Amino acid sequence: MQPIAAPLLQWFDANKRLLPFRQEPSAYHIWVSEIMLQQTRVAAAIPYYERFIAALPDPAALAACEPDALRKLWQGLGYYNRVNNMQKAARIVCEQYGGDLPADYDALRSLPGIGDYTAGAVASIAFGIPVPAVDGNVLRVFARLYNDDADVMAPATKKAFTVRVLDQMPKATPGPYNEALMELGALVCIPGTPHCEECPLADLCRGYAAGRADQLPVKPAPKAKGKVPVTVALIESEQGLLLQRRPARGLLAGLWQPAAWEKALTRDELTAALAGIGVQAALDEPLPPAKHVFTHKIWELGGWKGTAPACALPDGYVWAAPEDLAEVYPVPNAFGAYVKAK
DNA sequence: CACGCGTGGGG
DNA sequence: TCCCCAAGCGT
Repeated sequence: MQPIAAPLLQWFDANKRLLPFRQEPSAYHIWVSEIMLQQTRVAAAIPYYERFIAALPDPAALAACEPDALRKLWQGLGYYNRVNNMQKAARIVCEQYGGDLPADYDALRSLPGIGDYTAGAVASIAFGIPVPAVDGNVLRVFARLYNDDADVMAPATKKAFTVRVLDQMPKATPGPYNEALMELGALVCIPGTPHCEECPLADLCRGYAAGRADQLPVKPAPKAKGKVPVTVALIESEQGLLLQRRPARGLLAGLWQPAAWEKALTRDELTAALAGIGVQAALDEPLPPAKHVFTHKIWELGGWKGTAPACALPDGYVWAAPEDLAEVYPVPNAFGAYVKAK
């Protein structure tokens, strides 16, 4: 394979987007943006990034943030464990590195939530350290460039591609090189039907030469998602909406939701379940059926809307007034059919 | 290595 | 409408 760096970097200079985290690319800014961008589109992450940096401008502020306030900043972005890990990492940064991210790949890689990709991105983009940052974009670009049919989801393939990425890297400008590969993947070498006619690497691309760039990269067939019934009780008292906190681990960990059970309950069973937490509810109106598709399962939501007298609640339950629902309690968008918490 | 873990936009 | 996903990480 001929060197790709020169045409790639020239294209990047002329075509890179002016993204907020490229304005003042401190290590903290790059870190926050890279965590947000994991499995997330740039357009979706930008407003979250702006708000997050304004509220928590440095690792010390992140380390000290109250958990519910932190999750509220992340509400709607998904993969909530990312922000929990980021706070753990911020505390380590404050305790062990004086409040600044370490300019060292292995030290970055050891922090919670920072894997091979993010360590490489922060090290190369923020610190100019010549290490690769291989994400889904880079895997797609290289699968096409080398006309390689290997399953890009397999860890072994990622390792082999990482060697090629490092071989091609101009050691003086690792950050722009890594960013340029990702930007090319995001703008030109896109999934499905790539824009090969405007690609700066088309002359070198073996997949293009073979006329099969649109068939790459190869990924395994997706697995079927299981369907899970969820019965929701949307209960209002004069003190607000009944919310419960989800378990600290697993799906939507630690977030708040209207009282709900991951099984199909009849109206009478739901009334009894609510009585079990001290809530004497009148269930007046069925909720419209709704569906929420996660990466690995599908919630089939239903239930009842009703009212109840305000009462004392067990730990992990609250009556949430409208302003607290909007500003205090992070509620996942999985319940968006019934609750608007933004 | 395989799986759990969110969400909203585009074809 | 449905299906594809998008700058991955932890276990």
